[in-house]
Amino acid sequence: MAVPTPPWQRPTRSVPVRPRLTQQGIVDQALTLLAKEGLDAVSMRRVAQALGTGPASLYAHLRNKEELYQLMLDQLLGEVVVPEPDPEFWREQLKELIRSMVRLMTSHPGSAQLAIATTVPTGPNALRVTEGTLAILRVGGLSDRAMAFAADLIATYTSALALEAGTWADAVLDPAGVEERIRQIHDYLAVLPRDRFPLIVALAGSLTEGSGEERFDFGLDVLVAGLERVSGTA
Amino acid sequence: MAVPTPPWQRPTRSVPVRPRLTQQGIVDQALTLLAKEGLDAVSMRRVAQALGTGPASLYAHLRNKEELYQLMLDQLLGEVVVPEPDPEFWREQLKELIRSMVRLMTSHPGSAQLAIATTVPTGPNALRVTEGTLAILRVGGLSDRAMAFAADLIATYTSALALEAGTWADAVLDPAGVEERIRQIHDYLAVLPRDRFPLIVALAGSLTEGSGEERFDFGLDVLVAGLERVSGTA
DNA sequence: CCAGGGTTTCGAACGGTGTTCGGTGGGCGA
DNA sequence: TCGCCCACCGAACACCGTTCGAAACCCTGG
Repeated sequence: MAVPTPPWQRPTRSVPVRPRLTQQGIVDQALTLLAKEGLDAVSMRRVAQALGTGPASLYAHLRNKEELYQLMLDQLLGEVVVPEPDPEFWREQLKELIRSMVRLMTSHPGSAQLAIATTVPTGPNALRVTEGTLAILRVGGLSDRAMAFAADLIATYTSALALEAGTWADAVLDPAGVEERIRQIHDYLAVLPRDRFPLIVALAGSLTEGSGEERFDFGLDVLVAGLERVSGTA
Repeated sequence: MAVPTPPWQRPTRSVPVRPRLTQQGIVDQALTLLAKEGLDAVSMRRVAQALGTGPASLYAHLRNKEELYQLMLDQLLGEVVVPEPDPEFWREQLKELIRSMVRLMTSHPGSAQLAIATTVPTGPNALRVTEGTLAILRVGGLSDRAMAFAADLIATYTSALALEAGTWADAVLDPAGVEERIRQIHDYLAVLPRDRFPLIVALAGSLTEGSGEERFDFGLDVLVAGLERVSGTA
């Protein structure tokens, strides 16, 4: 170990360079870790290690891991821009908002799990996005109750979409591998007993083909069309 | 079989009664554990313990925990009954199918997380449900491609709905506690700065009120109406 | 300028997790 | 009956989130 510091030498500041721990600093480090190695790597130990300290040190700035997750999610949501609602284009605006959120989440592997794992987000940015969503829905002509329910629905739906998209991107991180896996599933479906699963066998192609983009747009169309239909209801 | 054990010799068979470990037995035990204590309790150790053995013993019957989850999910899906498709009532049938799946999941705390956590389910019961869904969608007049995409969408959507419903039921398991928590959120939303979050403040009531049932039915209506609208598309 | 006190830091530990390894023992085919 | 095979399981590895208590630090009041 280190030689004891001589008395005449000013006590060398034990850890001179590293700035004091900050909640912001912890969250930043956690997010870089998330971007680099996925959600599994974001453990209290790993984050602390990346900051050059031990896990116990984090608990002065965070109540627990759940709080860290909430803060990470809200920081990510800060990147989402919410448009000024335009009554003529509310459908496109809503789709674009959802699209950008899903894009954000899929570009940060594991953040979808984070969004799902976290309980009702009440951070400043989550509120901002919610407010923006409500504004778009209002110019879309939805009733108050429908707006509220729809906002909830959209949040859930968005996380689910991102999570599903992330399932593929996250596990493999290798386009060729994904393609291979999809081909495997297709072949498996196509070879099932035709008498018990006639539709699956017949639609094996459609079930597995189509980029994520297409399926995703389909989901958006269904959502928006459905909202428009029931706009007065509830 | 062998010579009867002499009366003076105490029963040698170390654990005579317990049947040999079976994949089915393990899954059953895991499901009872899930029902009783939630998903967090379903660890390899706890399951093994409940079977009177150690965690290592399970790995002779399961590749890993992920496989256990898949098997549990598929076993649960066995309870879902898929109706004979009726062209006149396909909307109601679809809603009822989704409703029963979500009911199933919410009645088994944590199984929604299980459905989300699991990658594309390909167990026999999952296939059966998928086949049934496709059949209903077909009599609903959807194109092949739309059927395929919609089936995917419904699976995602269902898990998301169940997960959301489960977020409340799972964490607390105490109705009074949930109500209290909802009231807290309502009060928090109502007291936000009105200039930055006018809609949230105004709709604080609608955002937090309404039983899960109502919000859920709203989501179903949106989904089915949307599907009907885009039935020819894609 | 110094003392005191609150805050921050952090090594160590507790009780959990999934999974692997290597040995053992019992049932079954030859 | 022998020998093999494989389910079984104790032990261990490398993690995890969180808590405790003592040390180190900084700011404030005197």
